[in-house]
Amino acid sequence: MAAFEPLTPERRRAMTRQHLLEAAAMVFARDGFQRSSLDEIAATAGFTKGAVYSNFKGKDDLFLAVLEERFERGQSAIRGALDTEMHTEAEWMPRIASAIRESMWDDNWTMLFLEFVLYTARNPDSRAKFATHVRRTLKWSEELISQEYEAAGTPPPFAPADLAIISMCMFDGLGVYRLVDPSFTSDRTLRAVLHFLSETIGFDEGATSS
Amino acid sequence: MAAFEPLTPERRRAMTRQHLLEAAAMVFARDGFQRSSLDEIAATAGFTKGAVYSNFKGKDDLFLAVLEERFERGQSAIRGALDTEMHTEAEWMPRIASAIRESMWDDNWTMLFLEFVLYTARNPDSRAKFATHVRRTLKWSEELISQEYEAAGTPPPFAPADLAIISMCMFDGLGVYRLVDPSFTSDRTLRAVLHFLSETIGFDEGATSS
DNA sequence: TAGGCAGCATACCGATGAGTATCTAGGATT
DNA sequence: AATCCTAGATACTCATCGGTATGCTGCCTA
Repeated sequence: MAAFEPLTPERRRAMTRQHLLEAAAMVFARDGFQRSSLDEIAATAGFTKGAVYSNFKGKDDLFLAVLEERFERGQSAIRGALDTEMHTEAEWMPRIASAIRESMWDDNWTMLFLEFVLYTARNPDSRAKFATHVRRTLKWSEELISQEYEAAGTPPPFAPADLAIISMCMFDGLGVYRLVDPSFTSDRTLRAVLHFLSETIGFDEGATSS
Repeated sequence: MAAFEPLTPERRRAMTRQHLLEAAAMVFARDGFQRSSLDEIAATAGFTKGAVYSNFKGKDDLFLAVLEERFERGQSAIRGALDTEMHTEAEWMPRIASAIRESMWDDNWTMLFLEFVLYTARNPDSRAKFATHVRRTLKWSEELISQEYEAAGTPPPFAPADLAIISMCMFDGLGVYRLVDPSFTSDRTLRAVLHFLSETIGFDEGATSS
């Protein structure tokens, strides 16, 4: 638990807030935003509704706080999983594959993500913020692709920005289909998708065509 | 209005049922499943809640009926838009592009689709049926791709089944991103995606490989 | 150590909405 | 024309839940 800090009142408060966020993420994903009750969220965290209203303005505020927190976390998780140098397909394939499975294809995350999408689609006020997060993720993906192109020394046959949105949509889309039936995302399919991407994009210099 | 049929009681009943389904699709997409009230759905259709319970077992049954109806409709819509022979990219590109926009990227449909996904993900009983629908769509897409390969006379570099799920996920994924910000799916991006697919899959016989 | 206050608990209110029970009217049947 | 019957309307119940107002308790300050 890190270097045992003396639990000041501020830290206690931060901890309850964190517990509430954690519980909220669970319950929202499991039951959906509307069906989730603040009582149950609080109880799951080991508190009561008072703790919620002491840390958040209301249900919507809590939901949006979960959104922020999860995006930050996801960002750093993927970043951490991918920032090591990987050159041959045999080298990066298993790493990327498990990163996708663990970070993007976690069912709880996918359901939360869809709840976010639907919520923000219906609440124009918060939609802009969500769009900003997505844009940041896309930008990061785009840069990653550009770097790979530079490393490979080949001219991009497609604009990195397009490839970024293409791959993100593909993985997110597969995550959604996975909710419908996990067998849609078998290992074989995932490897096919990754191979498809790498060959098309052209990272792998010695790729065998066909 | 077809050949003026004399409005038997059965036809009246079928019409109210249809109106209810239509209204339900609208309201469910706009407000979400949980937040939609049967009173408002009935009122939107020009009836009262009594009509709903006379035609459906309850809210869930209505929702699932909407699901069935929309999948049937979507299936035939896409099929109708694509079953004409198209060979050159300049020929099929605009047709496909507008078909995608109108059939798959209709915001109402996307939101309904996501509601379906989340609902069935939480209701294992109905998930199997939903998966069946999705599987049928995938199968249809797979056959379409296989036919194109046969017509082109080239051996598929990727399994048609994989390509089917890849393209479906990509378009659905883009539809989701479109909810977050329509500018993610500009004409330029859509054309890039279609070009990306066609070149990668290899339909276009004279495709320039990288 | 006495007071104050912040964090959370408890108790309550009001609105909402799914489901049900009952009623009614208008077409079908004889 | 008298009757029936069903689609749909109306009226009600009851549980749920977001929000608020208030109460309590333990840690900080003086």
